[in-house]
Amino acid sequence: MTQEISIYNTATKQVEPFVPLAPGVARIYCCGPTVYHFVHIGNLRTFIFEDLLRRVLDYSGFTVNHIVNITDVGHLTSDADTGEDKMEKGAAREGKSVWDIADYYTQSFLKDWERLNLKQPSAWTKATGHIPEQIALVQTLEAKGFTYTIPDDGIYFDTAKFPRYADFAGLDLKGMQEGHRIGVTEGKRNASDFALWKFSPPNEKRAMEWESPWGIGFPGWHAECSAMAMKHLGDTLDIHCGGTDLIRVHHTNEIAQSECATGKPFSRYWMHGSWLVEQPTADGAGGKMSKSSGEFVTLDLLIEKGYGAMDYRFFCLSAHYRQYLNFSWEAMDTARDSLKSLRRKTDPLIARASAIASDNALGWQKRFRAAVGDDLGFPQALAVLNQMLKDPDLLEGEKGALIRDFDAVLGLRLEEKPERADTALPGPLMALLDERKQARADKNWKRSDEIRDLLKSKGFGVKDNPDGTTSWFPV
RNA sequence: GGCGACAUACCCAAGUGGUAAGGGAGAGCUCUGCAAAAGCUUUAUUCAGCGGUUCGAAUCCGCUUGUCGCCUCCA
Repeated sequence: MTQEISIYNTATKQVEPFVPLAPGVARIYCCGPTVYHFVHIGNLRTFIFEDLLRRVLDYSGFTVNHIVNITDVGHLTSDADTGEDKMEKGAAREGKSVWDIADYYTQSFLKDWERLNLKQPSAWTKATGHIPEQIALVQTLEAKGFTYTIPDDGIYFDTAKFPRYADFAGLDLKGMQEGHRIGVTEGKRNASDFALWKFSPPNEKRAMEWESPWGIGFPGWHAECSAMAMKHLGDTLDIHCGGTDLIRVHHTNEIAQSECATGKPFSRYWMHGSWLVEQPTADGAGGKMSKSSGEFVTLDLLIEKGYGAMDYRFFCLSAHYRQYLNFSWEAMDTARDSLKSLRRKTDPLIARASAIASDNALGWQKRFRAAVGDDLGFPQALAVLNQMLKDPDLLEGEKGALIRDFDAVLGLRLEEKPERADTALPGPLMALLDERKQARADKNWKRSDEIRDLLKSKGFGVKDNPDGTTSWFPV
């Protein structure tokens, strides 16, 4: 039994009810990272959006088949005409092999995935693990006459043979041709044509290259996603996700090659997450956070600065996935404080969780479901949570149960105890705490306050509870 | 050059035709030896600007300004 949800479909530019090909089953494919460097928190925002989609589908009763790919084959860099690709560039930068680079950054990525409480997909797929499938796709296209060869370059897809090519992204092909295209490839019939298979340069040994019917080479930019998605999910997927930048080129090309190969629609729905952006500053920095342009913020950096992975997840939850989200340290502080404050309210309630039984509680659940089911309305869902917590007519046990229910989708790990050192303070400091306790008993406020200041300078805050006990916390 | 998005309080950010959600921060009060924490209360006659449509607009239309994105690897 599934609950109806609506999602925005890039293909139709409107929010529509989600109706999968097979009732009750959602097959989704998400474009993952190219593992030539660390992923940054902007990339992570998209993965969080996809996780939210995944969780809403789970929560709504769908059986979800979720594939995420890892691109471990280099795509050419835009400004390099030497055949150097991103993976090789990364390898050169760090003096390692491309395979080591791929492995290292894949592990790093998976660690971030885990820390952000992103659900494991049904399967991870790697581009290098699907070379035969990609070759087969190109062969099919070749047999159907959609390709042509540029000598010493590669096999190209002729976009003129797919009349609907420009429809998906609403492209103005003429305008594009007159525009600022960079590095136009000699021999292409149309500016929008793209490589399906690239030949290795004759006198050069590439770090990653494979045998193919066309000789030694490597797959083109877009082949992997079509090949892997169709292998694992069938010719027609339910939802295909990615960042908005993928719409124009990557997804447009995926549609062209997939639909020409199978003659069937490639994906019923397309969803795209918007950017995490940085506000322009006086020194000119700002705009889209970009992996290829150098400086970027990683999850590790956030953690180094004292934020938790859940703080970042909460930050992303506070904005709708199709809106730009402005990143700033002040905004991170807000997110961290908000989550902390939320947990203060939810912790004691979760401990007393009973069941969702009353009409009132059911009503709150319904409101929450409606919010997340309406194109992932998480900012509203968070508002529902906060309002629910303030409802004086709701039993605490039910509040606890609702929090658990909501967090199955929010994924904020509200049920888990925050990791903190509840053990004793370092010996000498513990003695000071005891001394302060005595001082307070003696109403020696001066000494008591001195000790409090001293502990604070050592990094420990102290608070006296109404019941006479004293607790401490790191500051 | 082409195409497109966005502009809501101190900050983050919902709302997209019916009279401004929610959070954080701030302020006041309660509590407290004092703090801290917590609880309560409070914070936009107004949605970049100017016109228009309408009984009614932040929401629709037009123009202006500003910011950003895609067109080239990109989440």
